[in-house]
Amino acid sequence: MSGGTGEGPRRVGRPRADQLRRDSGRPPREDILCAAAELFTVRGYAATTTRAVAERAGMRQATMYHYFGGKEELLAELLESTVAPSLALLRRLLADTARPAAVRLWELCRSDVLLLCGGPYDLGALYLLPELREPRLARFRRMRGELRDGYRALLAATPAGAELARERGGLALRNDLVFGLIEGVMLVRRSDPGRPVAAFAEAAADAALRIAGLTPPGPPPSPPGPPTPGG
Amino acid sequence: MSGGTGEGPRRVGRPRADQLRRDSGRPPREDILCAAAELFTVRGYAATTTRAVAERAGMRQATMYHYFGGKEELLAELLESTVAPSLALLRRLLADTARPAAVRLWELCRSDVLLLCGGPYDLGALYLLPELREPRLARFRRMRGELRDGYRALLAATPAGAELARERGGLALRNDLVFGLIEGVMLVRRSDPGRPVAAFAEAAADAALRIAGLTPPGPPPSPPGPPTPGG
DNA sequence: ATTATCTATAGATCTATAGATAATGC
DNA sequence: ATTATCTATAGATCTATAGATAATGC
Repeated sequence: MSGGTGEGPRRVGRPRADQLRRDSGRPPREDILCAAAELFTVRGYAATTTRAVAERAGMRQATMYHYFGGKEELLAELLESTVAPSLALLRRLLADTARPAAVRLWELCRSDVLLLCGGPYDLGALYLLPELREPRLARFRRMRGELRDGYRALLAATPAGAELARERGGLALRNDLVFGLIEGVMLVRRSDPGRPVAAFAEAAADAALRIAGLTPPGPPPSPPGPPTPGG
Repeated sequence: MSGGTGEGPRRVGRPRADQLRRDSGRPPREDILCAAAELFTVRGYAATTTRAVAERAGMRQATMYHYFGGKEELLAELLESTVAPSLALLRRLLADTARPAAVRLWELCRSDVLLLCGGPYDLGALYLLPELREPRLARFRRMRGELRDGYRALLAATPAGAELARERGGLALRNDLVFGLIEGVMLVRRSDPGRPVAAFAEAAADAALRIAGLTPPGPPPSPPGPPTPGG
């Protein structure tokens, strides 16, 4: 029955100084990442101190170094945690040649918008940081490049993409515009954060397809028939 | 003949310590703003120190305070210098009711992209800074809001806009997507900075119109006839 | 006298490390 | 013994001000 309802501090190691803060239930490492996510996205990376991150995670500044080597490591981990699921979905979609490429592109866009704006912390804002060029983030940038290439492959497989490829650089430019809209979706979201995310993600995916020169498919390929009630 | 070819330091005040640096010809105030523009856009605002700005402008850190109250003042001035010409163009376009709204919207988009990416310093990157929420920048945000409203007014006056307005919030959402693409155009530009700006600006304006649900007009409303040579 | 700059610095940070401490585990 | 945390702090900043200095202008 030990380790039950989470009341007594049954943990190894010196207790925390700030006992008022109640246990989040998550391991400290995740607490730190969450704190960093919030502070980096709203205050910006450079403006956030290691002290601010640690205190928000409920520990003293120095304790953070037990888990992470520094701020850069936090940023790298947050960024990679955002691209990784996107890359996973991309690979599935690239293999799924049964469905039209336009539909798959739409789904990728929608999913990415949800990843960037759907969580509690609007991680998409991290994509706008000027610190993205830091050498420590090379791995993230490589992953992001792979994702962009995936967007291009899907775009190229659409009817509009075939047309674009006839002009030198036409496909790459159009794809950068599509990809840029999705990466910068935080800017759109900021202007009215109250909008429901699900509908917003679909609208953004629609917009991406329109940029591409395609007509947006709409979420379920709804069969013709009587209108569903409550729509 | 005094003040001629710019050789001797004929200026009032103590001479600068760093005499190696040759005179830019601009007044020191502008030198500081240029330095700030470069550093803020590439390193980020929070990561740039007053010392870095001053030294790049060819003076010692303390001297900067003779011209500006601090970093925030620099950022505010840079941002406002970017929106101001855009607002001026907007007012002209709103009055120009003879031409179709879609054409005017396209022109506004193209001009904004040039403002944000056309200069030597890619000021568009400043639009992505998380520090935009700082209270000192309230005036800039108000100007930006006015610009966004102008976008919406133009969009509403197009055929697609009339259709969008029939759904609750439809026009605002679509307009935010258009405006967001333009504001975030730096993200697109970053992925291939080598592209010629003029063509890039037109492609971005095209994309904005496609998001809006319109067909891009193309730069000059070219009259029907034989194809122009060298196109 | 006026001006633009300089040097010097107080005060307030912020990062990263060293070493102590207070738990549990065995 | 091991672990997670703490306290304390050295060293390196960074901002903003005070006051000196070296030009031109009158």
